[in-house]
Amino acid sequence: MAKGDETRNAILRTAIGVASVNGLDGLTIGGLAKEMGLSKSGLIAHFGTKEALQLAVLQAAAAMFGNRVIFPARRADPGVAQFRALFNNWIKWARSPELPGGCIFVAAIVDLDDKPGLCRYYLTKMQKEWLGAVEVAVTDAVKNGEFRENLDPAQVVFGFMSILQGFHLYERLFRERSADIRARAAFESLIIRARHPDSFPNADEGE
Amino acid sequence: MAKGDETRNAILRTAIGVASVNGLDGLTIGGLAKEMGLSKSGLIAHFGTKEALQLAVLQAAAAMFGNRVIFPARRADPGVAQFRALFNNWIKWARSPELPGGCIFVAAIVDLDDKPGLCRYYLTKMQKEWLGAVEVAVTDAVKNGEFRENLDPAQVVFGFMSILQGFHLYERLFRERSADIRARAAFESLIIRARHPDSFPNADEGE
DNA sequence: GTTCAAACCGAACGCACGTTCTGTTTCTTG
DNA sequence: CAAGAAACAGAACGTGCGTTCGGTTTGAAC
Repeated sequence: MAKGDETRNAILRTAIGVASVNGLDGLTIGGLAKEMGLSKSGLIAHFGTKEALQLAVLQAAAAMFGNRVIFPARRADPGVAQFRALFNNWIKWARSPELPGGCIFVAAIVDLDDKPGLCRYYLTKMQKEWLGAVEVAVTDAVKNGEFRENLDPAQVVFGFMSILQGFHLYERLFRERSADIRARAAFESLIIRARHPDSFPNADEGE
Repeated sequence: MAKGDETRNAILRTAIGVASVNGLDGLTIGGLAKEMGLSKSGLIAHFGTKEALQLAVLQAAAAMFGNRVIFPARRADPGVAQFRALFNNWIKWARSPELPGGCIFVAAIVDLDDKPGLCRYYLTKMQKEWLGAVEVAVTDAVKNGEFRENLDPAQVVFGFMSILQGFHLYERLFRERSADIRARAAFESLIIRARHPDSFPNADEGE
C-alpha cells in the first residue's frame, strides 16, 4: 500500500504544475503519462476517471495551499499581523516554482465557473473557506481595535481578493516584474482604509 | 462580397458567446458549425485555420468592447466623470447577454497567459490599450484637480483592474448577486483614496 | 519462499478534433 | 441572362483524446 500512494502523489505533484500552466482542462492523461514515464492505463488506474483525477489535483493543491498559506499565517498574532501574513504567503504561493503558471486556483476558477460538476463544487467550497480564513483575520483586527468598528469585513475581503486577482493579471499576462510592488501598495492602502473611518464609503454612495 | 461578411460576422457573434463560456480553447469548429447550421468546412473557410478564427474572435470582441465601454465614456467630461463611466460601462459589458460567461477577455487572459502566439500578443496589446484609456481618465482627473497631484496613476489603474477581476470572481464563481455592489463600493473607495492625500502609501511602506 | 493482491503495461476501442480535397450550389457582376 | 467567382456541403484523412480489457510484472504478507 506504500508504492501506490507514492506514485499517486508523484502524479499529483506534476499534475499540479501542468494544471497551473494549461488549466484543469489542459490536463491530458497521455501527456501526464509521458512526463512521468508511465503508460496511460497505468496512470489513470490510480484515479479511475479523468474527472476524478482533476478533483484529486484540486484537493492536493488545496492541501498544499493550506500548508503554505493558511496554517503558517496562524503563527502570527491574530488580527492585522495574520492578515499581512496571509497576503505575503499568498504572493509566495503564486510564485512558487511548483506552480509555473501561477496560482492553480485562479486558472481553475475561470475554467470551471460555467461547468457544473464535482470539481466546480469543490473549488467553490474551498475558495469560500479561503475567504472565511481571511475574514477571520479581519474581524480579529476589528476586535483588537486595529481596524475601526464600523467596518464591513466582507468588503475588505472583496478588496483583498481583488488585489490577488489583479496581481495575477499583471504577473501572468503583462509579465510585469513590479506586479508584487503594485499589489503590496494596494494592500497597504486597504489596511489604511480599514483603520481610519470615513475612508470606506457605503455601497449606495457615489454616482 | 456581402454574403460572406454577413455570415462571417454571424459566426463571430455566436463564437464570442461560446468563448465567453468555454474560453478560446473551448471553441470547437464542429460545435460552432452545428450551432450555426453550417458544415465544418464551410465555416472554417471564412478564417482558414482555427488560430485565425480565435484571433478574429478576439478582434471582434475588442471592437465590441470599444463601442460599448471606451467610446461611450468619451461623452462624459474628462477626469473623474470619464473614470466613473468606464467603470459603469465595464460592469454592463461583463453582464451583457451576448457574454453569457462574463467578460470574454477575463477568460482569455487565463487561457492565453502561458501560450505564446498571435492571440496572446493581440490580447496583451489590446489590454494595455484598455489600461491606457483608464490611465488617461485618471491623469485628466489629476489635471482637473479632482485627484491629488502626487498620485501615481498607474497604481490607481492597478486598483481599478483588480476590482474588475474581483467582480468577475464573485459574479461568476460565487454567483453573488451583490458582486456589483461590492465592486462599486471598492471603486468609490478607490476614488476617495485618489482624492485625499496620505491615504495611498508608497510601495516600500508596511511589513 | 510461496501466494496473492496490487501495480503496471500494451493494445485496442470509439469518438471528436482540425484540416484538406473535390464537388455543388449560390450569389454577384458585367 | 450568362459567366465566373464566391460560398458552402460532404466525405475523408490523420491525430490525440479518455476509457477498457487481458496479461505481465512487481511487491508485500504469511
